[in-house]
Amino acid sequence: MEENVPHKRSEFNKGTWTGEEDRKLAEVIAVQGARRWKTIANIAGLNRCGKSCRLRWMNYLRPNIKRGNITDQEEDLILRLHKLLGNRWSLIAGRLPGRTDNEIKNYWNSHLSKKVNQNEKQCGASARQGCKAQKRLAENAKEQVREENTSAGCEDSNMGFDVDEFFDFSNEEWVSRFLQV
DNA sequence: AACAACCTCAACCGCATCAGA
DNA sequence: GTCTGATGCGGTTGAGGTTGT
Repeated sequence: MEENVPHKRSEFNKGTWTGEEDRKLAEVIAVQGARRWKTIANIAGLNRCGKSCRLRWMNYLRPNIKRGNITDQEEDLILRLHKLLGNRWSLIAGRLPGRTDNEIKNYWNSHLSKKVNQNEKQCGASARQGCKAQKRLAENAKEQVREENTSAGCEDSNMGFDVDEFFDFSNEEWVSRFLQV
């Protein structure tokens, strides 16, 4: 049907990965490491773009990936983090070992967004404003930390610190307190 | 049993940022 | 300082599965 249409887009395979493709990709990454995805795709003989290979590895083939069965604790943490950070899926995923940003994003869109919408309807407009204010507050706080970090970091390396470390949610009490503000 | 409507999630796309030449 | 390719991120799509009628 489309054989005579020389679309640049049809250059690569698309769609679901086969077991064979997964195996080839994992083999090459074991040797080359998870970088230079274009090269990896070539070496593996996969007719896939580098992006596609990276995504496949990050979301499925990487070791220590947890799949399915998001626990109540994880769900609660996602809700809290989302309240705090918004749609920063990679940041949220970073706080949930073994979970990927894509999985969390999907879980949010299919499960949690509905829950949140229902809750918001119950809480009413005032609560919504509160949520927005919290989000703004968090964004401002983080931005401020970043700015301070950059400017201070230039002059005094002791002052420099990782923003992600600063926002370490492993201490849930901190998050609770922050959300109460 | 057949079909439609809905849901889930793997994968793609476009854009922004980073890093090296 | 600029260019270019690589990487990362979030939004979106669509195929396949499930549920309802």
